[in-house]
Amino acid sequence: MTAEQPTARRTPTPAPAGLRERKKQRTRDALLRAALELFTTRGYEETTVDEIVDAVDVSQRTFFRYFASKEDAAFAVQQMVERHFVSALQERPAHEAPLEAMRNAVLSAWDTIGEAIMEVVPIELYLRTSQVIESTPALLAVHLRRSIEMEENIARLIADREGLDVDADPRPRVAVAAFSGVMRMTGQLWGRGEDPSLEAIRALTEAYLDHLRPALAADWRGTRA
Amino acid sequence: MTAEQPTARRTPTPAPAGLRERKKQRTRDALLRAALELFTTRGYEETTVDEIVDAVDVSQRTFFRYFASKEDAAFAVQQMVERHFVSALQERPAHEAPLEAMRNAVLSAWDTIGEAIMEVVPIELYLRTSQVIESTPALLAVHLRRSIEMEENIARLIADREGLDVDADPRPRVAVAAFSGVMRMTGQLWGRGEDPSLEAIRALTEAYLDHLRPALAADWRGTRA
DNA sequence: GAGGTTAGTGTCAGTCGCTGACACTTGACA
DNA sequence: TGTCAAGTGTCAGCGACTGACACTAACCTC
Repeated sequence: MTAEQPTARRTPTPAPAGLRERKKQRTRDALLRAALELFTTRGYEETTVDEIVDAVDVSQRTFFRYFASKEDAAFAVQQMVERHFVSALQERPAHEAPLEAMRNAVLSAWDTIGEAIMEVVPIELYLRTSQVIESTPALLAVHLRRSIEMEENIARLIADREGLDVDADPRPRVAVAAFSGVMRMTGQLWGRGEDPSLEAIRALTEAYLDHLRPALAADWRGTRA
Repeated sequence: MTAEQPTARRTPTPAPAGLRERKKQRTRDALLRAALELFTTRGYEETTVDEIVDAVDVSQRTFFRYFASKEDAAFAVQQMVERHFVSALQERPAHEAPLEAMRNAVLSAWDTIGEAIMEVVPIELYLRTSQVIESTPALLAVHLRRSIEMEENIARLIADREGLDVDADPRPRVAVAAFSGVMRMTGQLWGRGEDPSLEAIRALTEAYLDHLRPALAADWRGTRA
């Protein structure tokens, strides 16, 4: 192992091979769970890394071997979700139009990610975490930066699919911007809403994405949502 | 003085009254200049607060009495610009349409802010600072959060002007979002461009804002930019 | 199954951002 | 001129994070 992202999980789904690997997974998961649990109860700023490691009974140094920073832990699940989405997008057939491909990718991602998340943390903890992110200035800032980085990546991916140059043709970036605007919105709605289930966010995603194109129409009159 | 923003300048333009006040202004300005100078040469992360205070020959404690954080210093000039814009916007006559008012506010702000900035730092240092902000992840994150906060404030201001409810009517937020998207873009272009003058950014602003409405038209064909 | 290799962990010491408490200095003002 | 208060320095300490190094335990080989 030379230069690996501290946050990277090495085994996407298959059960880890060796005992060593399984132990690593366990400590990482335990740290993550403890961190999110504390963030969502005590608050992010009020939680010290020492409290996290005490709950798991490892040294502080170990925490920073798994997570590049305290912030990094807060975004670990989000990062999983993003990875799922990206690989789902890459697997969409070439004939699908950009928006169609992105839409299908999120929906199929939500279908498969459930178990992947729950292996690590209960989804309800993931929901509470996103609330913490939205309401903690330092985390919100990082979240926004991560979002635009993500947008840029996806725009390039879409441009590749369509054989376009992101810098010459504005359409990939525009389409992705509109799409991820809606995504961000449904994420917020889910966080504020009553239903913490995965079906709920999937349904929200579907419903709001269906409204994207009509909402961009020239004339809103005479039509009903 | 009970609860004042660490970054607030108490005297907008008129020369400070007492000697004490003038001294304060001098140390603050010196700290800010030293900080930005170091950020733009060495880099933000590579600059320690101790290096800044050593350059001005004050204690570290004093730095944190003027600036809430190291980040805060990086955004001090930007904050000045924003304040100028907001008060310019508040002074726009009521009959101007939202976009018109915002447009006129930026342009008049750029006209008056020059001297205000240069009293403190050379504009060219301000330009270099915005490059540092764009290229430093931690600062970019804060910049984005500040931007959406600013958008929200302006949207409320516009809604007030028009006698609307921001939460009921989406138009204020949409208009502001579009406007500040263009603002952010011209800011980046100015930072990357050749001409570090205020006239340059003023002209950029004017030119790109002129394109906002046509760019949103349904049909781009048959017309030339 | 002993023995060497190596990955993962703990310990320690140190840096940097930031804060509260308190004492000192120096403009301000009666 | 003396009093008051604002501004500053000093000090001690917390919390996030890092490098160095020693130790332990899975792993692999013979």
